[in-house]
Amino acid sequence: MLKNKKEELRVRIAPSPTGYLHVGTARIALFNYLFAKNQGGKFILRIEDTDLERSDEKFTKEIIESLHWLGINYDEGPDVGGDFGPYRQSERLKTYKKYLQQLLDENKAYYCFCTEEELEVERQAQTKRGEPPIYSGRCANLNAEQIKKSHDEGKKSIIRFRMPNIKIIFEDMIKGVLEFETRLIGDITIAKNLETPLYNFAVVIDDETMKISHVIRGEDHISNTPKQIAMIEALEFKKPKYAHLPLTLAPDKTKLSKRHGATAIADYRAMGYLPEALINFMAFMGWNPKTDQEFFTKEELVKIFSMANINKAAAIFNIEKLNWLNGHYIRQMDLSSLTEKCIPYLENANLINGVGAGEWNIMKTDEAINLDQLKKIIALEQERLVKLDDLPELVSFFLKKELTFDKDLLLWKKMTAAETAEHLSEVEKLLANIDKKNFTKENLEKEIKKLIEKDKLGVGETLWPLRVALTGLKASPPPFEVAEILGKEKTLQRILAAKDLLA
RNA sequence: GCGGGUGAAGUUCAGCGGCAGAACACCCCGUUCUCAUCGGGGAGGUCGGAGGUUCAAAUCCUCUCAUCCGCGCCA
Repeated sequence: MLKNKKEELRVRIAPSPTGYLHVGTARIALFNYLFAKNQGGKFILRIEDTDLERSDEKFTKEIIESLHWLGINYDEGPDVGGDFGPYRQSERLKTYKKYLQQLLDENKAYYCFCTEEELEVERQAQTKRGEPPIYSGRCANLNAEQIKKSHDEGKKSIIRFRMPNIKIIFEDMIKGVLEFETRLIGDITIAKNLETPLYNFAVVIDDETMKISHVIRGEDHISNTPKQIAMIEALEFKKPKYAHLPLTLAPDKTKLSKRHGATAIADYRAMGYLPEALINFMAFMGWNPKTDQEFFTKEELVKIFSMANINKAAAIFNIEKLNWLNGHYIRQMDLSSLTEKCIPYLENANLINGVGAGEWNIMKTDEAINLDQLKKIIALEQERLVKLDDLPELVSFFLKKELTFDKDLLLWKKMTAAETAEHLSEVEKLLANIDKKNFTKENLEKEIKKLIEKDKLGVGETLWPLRVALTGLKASPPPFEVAEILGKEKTLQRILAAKDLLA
């Protein structure tokens, strides 16, 4: 059994904790996850925190939290452990040191004493001459004595990989066969010193020692791949398969960055986008099932995902489509779950505050409101909700003592203030005679429409002012439903207030 | 500049030698209170451009243009 054991499929996502989990990174994570789960492999989270200055543990925590929230679960990672840890680069320094020393001993890497200023001058000169900016190799052939002397003098050094002059060809699962000439790359830096590896080197060591079989990452890494392959060959490691995914871009076709608005998964979470919507949306950027199906759960995606269906062109982040998907998932939720998710948004907007189990206080009116009443309000807005943080604005009219709006808003088309007030009076008289227990939307609609018919009041001429009187809004749910939730007393109060405004 | 990637409705993408399609967004209708939902319909394309192969090209070939990414002691 052992001799024929099939090599395990292992993929990884390797974010650096220098910021929040970016939607682009999350999408790469999703594709890794879907591929691994579809193939029965393992998905690993590795934190690339070799840059101590920019890395921050709080971002590691945030990345982990966002991944969990999205439901992109990994089999191995810093917080869940695994057989190939540790999963933070900052904790793997011994391993890097060992291979760094090996490269140095084999003369496949060397110490370089050029200063950053010197290198900058060199690069500028090369660019000016129309040459690619490549390290000159000035320190490539120092002898042991010279190196020792420079070190003794306390000269700052860096370790460079001696790039062999070869052609590197590899097959990318998405882009096809890619070819690079290493002479256009030069001797790249791989570590600041034995204890401080740099990205391209650390990746190679980690992917090997973590037995990564497929490297699935953004296409911005394509030009790093030949560098990494050169090192893999120098160290006689096993070469993984590569898949470079198209990037996700902002509407102006440049990299998605802060100036385009929200970029972090945490931002979308805060705005009230649901993980299901985000997963569905991200999956469709650069991939599609080749059917007309638009909605997919994570489980369905795992089942149907295939690398062959990945698009080659970059995808533009289309917030309109995300909004549509999010609205769809909100509409699909059962009312209890939706209400539970909505309450924090109402609390954060200072509309209500919790005063005990299932009880809240309406902050502006100092009245009590319970879970059932909140559910009714949310039910009314469910089909109108695009994202959860839209809710406070949509429902605040329920949770206020008095509405403030321009009196002209009460006037339907060419109606005068006097006519409008008269219509409101008619409705008021009718409602005053309806029992509290009959104050239901069905009955109210029946009675009010009967009144409109009988007195020839006009539908728009009556319902528009009524609805504005109750909500103060030019767009809202119908007046009957609002009136039922408001209750008889408040409904009458608001009609009176509207009449006062018109007087 | 050098290297690499990519070009199909505004956007996300099917189509890969045989009549250019779907979804989102937009407009109209069902729907005379507004919004929304749901259903139906419409508008929107020289398939980046030019040449070639072919009875036939979005599709195959050549060139060209545009655009993005990379060229750090960042990842």
